[in-house]
Amino acid sequence: MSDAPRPTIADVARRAGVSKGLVSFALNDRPGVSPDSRERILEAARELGWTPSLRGRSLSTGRSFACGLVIGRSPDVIAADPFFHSFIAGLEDVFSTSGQILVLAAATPGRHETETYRGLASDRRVDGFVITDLRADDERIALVESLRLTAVTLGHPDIESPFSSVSVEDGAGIRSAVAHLAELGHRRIAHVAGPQTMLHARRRADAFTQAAAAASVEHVVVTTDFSAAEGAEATRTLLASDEPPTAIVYSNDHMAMAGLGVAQRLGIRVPLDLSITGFDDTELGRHLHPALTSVATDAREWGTVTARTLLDALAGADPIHVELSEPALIVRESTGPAPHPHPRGGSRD
Amino acid sequence: MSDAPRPTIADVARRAGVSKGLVSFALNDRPGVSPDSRERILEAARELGWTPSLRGRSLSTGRSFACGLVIGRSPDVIAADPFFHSFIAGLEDVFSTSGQILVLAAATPGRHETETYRGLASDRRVDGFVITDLRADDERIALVESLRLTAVTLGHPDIESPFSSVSVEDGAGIRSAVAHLAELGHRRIAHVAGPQTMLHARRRADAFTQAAAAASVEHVVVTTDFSAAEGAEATRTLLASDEPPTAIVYSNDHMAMAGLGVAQRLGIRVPLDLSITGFDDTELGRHLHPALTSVATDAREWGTVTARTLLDALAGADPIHVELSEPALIVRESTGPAPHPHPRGGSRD
DNA sequence: TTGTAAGCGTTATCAG
DNA sequence: CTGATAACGCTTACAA
Repeated sequence: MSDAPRPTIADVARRAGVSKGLVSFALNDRPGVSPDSRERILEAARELGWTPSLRGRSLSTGRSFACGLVIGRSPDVIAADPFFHSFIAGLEDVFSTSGQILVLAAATPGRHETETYRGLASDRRVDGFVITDLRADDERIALVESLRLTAVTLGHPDIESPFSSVSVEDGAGIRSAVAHLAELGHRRIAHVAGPQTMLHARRRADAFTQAAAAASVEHVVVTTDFSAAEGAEATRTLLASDEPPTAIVYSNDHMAMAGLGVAQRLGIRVPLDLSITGFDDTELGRHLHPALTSVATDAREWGTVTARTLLDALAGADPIHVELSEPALIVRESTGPAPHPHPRGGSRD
Repeated sequence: MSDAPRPTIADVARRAGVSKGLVSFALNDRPGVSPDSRERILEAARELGWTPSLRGRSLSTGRSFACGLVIGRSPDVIAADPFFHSFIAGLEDVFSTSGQILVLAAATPGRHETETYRGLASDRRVDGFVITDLRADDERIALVESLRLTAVTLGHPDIESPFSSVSVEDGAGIRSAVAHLAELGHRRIAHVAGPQTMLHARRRADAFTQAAAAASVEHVVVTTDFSAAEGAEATRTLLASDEPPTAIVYSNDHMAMAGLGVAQRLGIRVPLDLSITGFDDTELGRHLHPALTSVATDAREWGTVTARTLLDALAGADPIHVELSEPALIVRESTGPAPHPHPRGGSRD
């Protein structure tokens, strides 16, 4: 209850009968401390309940013991994305046991993404960054490099990068979805893609196009901003076309669920008249009717591996490129055999 | 490109021909600096591109210029909750323009919630906390107090608290939902509630019970953990009962959407046979079929007000209790007139 | 193996 | 109004 000032390294040194310097050495277990002294020092520290001051340490070492995650997407779009929470939990799994903390910054109306990076760096608030939602020709890589900090990117950049990366081959997930649908007899499949400025959205779209072409299936790609609203809109457009697809591969679960709503509204039965697949395998998707067939990635593992990789980079390790296990297609109820061609359209040409 | 060390306050002082102390005074615009000197000092700082070192400042003032948000819920439950992203965006709206940062910590399998608070505090990594998901008899209040830090709670605690709070009267939202349903002729309404250890979940449940009783409507409450899975399970139980409700008020949108899935699966038409309401007004709910009637709160505004309140508290303001504007019921398609009593059940007693 | 002393970049104190 | 000087709590040469 008393406002006793916390003990400092000097208190420990005095109590152990050694110098401050030696306490520091003992603490960071560096060579050159006799077992005897080390024991006495640790003992004294324990008795005093001393923990080294991060601030003192920070000032003298020039490190922050913190990593930054800047969220650039608009909060309205991101609010719906369950990926982040699981990913962040994964980061924390590692950071929390390594004395690191996670600084979360969001670009706001009054502050652009790059300013956010600059601010965190110029205040020396972080030692490194996690770069998510990699974009084509992503300026953040050169930015972080110029800031003399390190980073780990989620996915391989499409440009030269000095940083480690941790990737998931989500193209494989899309390919399984297309293969699954082709096997069910679908000959006209659409893809509702995310923004093509985002590398992973583009990679999924490319994988879709290639897989569909390889399976000799007619295909279309519609681009969206990943939101439920645009997912719904894209679905309406597709279903209203002259030759509507019999299956739609969505680039995330939210758009797939919104698409399901659109289909139901039009009286189109899923999966009888239309098959749909999602991406992310969200909990909610499993409880809709029909339950959503979706590509499952392990966001939490992605987080732990990313954190470890960043810590290694901070410790001076050479850049590495980690490839996580391939995402798996979880088949549920929203995909089924292609409908017979008779009932709808098609007699026009 | 050269590794020039960044300028320090001493450099600025030298260049301006004054002492370090005066530079500090000028910077923090404190009285006792002649306009002339101040101008010279700011000029010198600008020329040198000097920014005060947060670390030096931190060591000397004992402040961190950071606030912490500890997430205690399991990531699997929270991953689905869109509230957090919008709320965090709101916090950032304010923090980003106040030189504060947000430290996000998650309780992990290896580290309990209280240890997380303790760790952040003992490392002096934050000056204050945002306490979310307030629980009955919440230990975190005494904890933060004993840590000699400040905090802002989301909602009023049910115990004595020295901290400011920012609340939304979500009971009002639930009451509108019940009133809306009663007006539509529903005489048997259920509530799928969140964990009753969480104050806001309990408040919603209480509001439900009172409103239903006041409207002389039969009512039941089923408790869940807020997840889609338990929301679905609760719905199955309710619909399988001898006297199933004709309307269900869910404590969040995710459970409502899962409940909708369950109803559809059972061939129960919404809103013809069953009306449902959600809470949060998520984007996705708007795109389902039927579009979800839901209670809308402004999470982002909650964030900005919370951040401002916390900043005030850090500046030494007396605790205040802010009440945000009442949430509004957004009526969409998932609620409709109560079904006629004939078709289902009811002829048994 | 250990002690000494000089930083790290602020803010605070207190005579001028 | 000014300007030394001393904290703040640590790390790290350099000496001993």
